[in-house]
Amino acid sequence: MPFRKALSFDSPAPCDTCPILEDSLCLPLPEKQRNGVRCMARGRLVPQGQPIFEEGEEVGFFASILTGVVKLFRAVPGKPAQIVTFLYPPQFLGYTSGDVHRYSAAATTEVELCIYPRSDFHSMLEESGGLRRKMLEKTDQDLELAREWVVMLSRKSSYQRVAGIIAIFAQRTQRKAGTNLRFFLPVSRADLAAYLGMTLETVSRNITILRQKRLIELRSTREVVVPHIESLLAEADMLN
Amino acid sequence: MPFRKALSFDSPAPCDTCPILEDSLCLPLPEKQRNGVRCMARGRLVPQGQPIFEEGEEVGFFASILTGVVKLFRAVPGKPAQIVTFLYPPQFLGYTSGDVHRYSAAATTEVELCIYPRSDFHSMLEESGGLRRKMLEKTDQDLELAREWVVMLSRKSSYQRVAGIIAIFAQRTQRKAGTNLRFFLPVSRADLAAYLGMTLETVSRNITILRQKRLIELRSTREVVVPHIESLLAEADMLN
DNA sequence: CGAGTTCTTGACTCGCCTCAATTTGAGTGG
DNA sequence: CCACTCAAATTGAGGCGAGTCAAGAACTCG
Repeated sequence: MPFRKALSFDSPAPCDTCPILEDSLCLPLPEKQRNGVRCMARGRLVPQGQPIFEEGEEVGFFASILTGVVKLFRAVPGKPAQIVTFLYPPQFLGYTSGDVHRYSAAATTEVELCIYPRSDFHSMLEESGGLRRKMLEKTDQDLELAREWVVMLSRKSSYQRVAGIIAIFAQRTQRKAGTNLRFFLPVSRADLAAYLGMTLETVSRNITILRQKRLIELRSTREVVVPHIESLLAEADMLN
Repeated sequence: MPFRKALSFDSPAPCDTCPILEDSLCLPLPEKQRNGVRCMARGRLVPQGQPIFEEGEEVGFFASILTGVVKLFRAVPGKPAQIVTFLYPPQFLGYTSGDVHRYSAAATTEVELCIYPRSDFHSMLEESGGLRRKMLEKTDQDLELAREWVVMLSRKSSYQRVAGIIAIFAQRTQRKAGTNLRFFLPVSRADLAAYLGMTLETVSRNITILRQKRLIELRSTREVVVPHIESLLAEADMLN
């Protein structure tokens, strides 16, 4: 796969092996336009930790996430940055109606992107009603998530938030249905703290408590086993 | 105005006197479809405090807000509800891609709505690309607001949040540009607290502090004068 | 003018942050 | 493979901001 090797330069979009085809932006397009997208799209591999775009920067491109996890965050003067969301495949990255990015984005794991130059994407959006429908759907989901997070941040204790985020990651990385999930945390404690709106120390303490209560096990600092996801969700008051 | 008198029953949409025409959903529609909307839309007057729809309820209609202020909130077991956003004209209310409302909505002031039955609106959305563009734009704005609020809630002190929300209300209700804004708070202290994610007492205390610092004046509990909006914004760390 | 609601103020408590010290883990070179 | 180094994570002690509980003041409406 030549795509995998291209670290600094973009390659042709890897449409033949697209990992998110079922839920991609391309699928709703008619054949002709899909080929148009194929032409304008580029593949890009972003190493772990690397920035993708910065808050305040002019919007140059949008992107679909093919693999990996991206964090979207806002710097806050005098305080640690606030992570606003973690984005997984097949989510869309960087869309704004404005000209300027309101948040910074960076790769928390190695990330594969499918890049669309801004102007190309906008004219595509003008032409295709199906694309617009898809974008509306995705934006609506993001809105729902952001509002969930507002509730999470202001009405839950630090313990509940930590329990909750681990349960969320567990479910997202879930291989098969059923209990006893084992997965790899794609983010550091510092990133968890920045997402949960608390300090790294408090995250750590609560993880310890969860471990003592046997609600989670740690194989290593990043490798988590959740013996019973419902218990964990209950702890976070997230059943229903 | 017959519309104003209709409290319990819906009236024909008051399109001739539509207060939000410039930024309405109707404007982007071609003449023919606009008449279609006229047919399906109904006016509704909701008294202060009345619910508009409830979380968990099946989505029956969407609505544009013509006048007044609506709160969108989520009940949290064992705690006060969390208000997720306040909606002003010409914002759109209740849109979800799902079948069920995820939040409750209620009128914080008397509210005039323009109601669209769900199925009619959906088929309209299928037909009109312009409408879809408008909806995408609005949803994107809402997303932006929700994410702003995530940052507000998790990175600002209670004092900053109170200063910030008053500044926001001041700017929104602003008659004319310039300093020395005077306006009417459209919400109770309890609603402020539910929005800011804190207690009513803490809201009150911080208002007192702002008053002592001469950053605001209270003519009555709900009538606020902001002598110098920039100072207030600075206090909330919201300049730039 | 009273009765109920809404708002303010006070005293006390507790959860989370701060600062600081270890401990663990990952990467490097001998 | 092990010692060394640096970053990441855990653990501890102490302080402060915001919550809780409770009283009193100020509005609103009949």
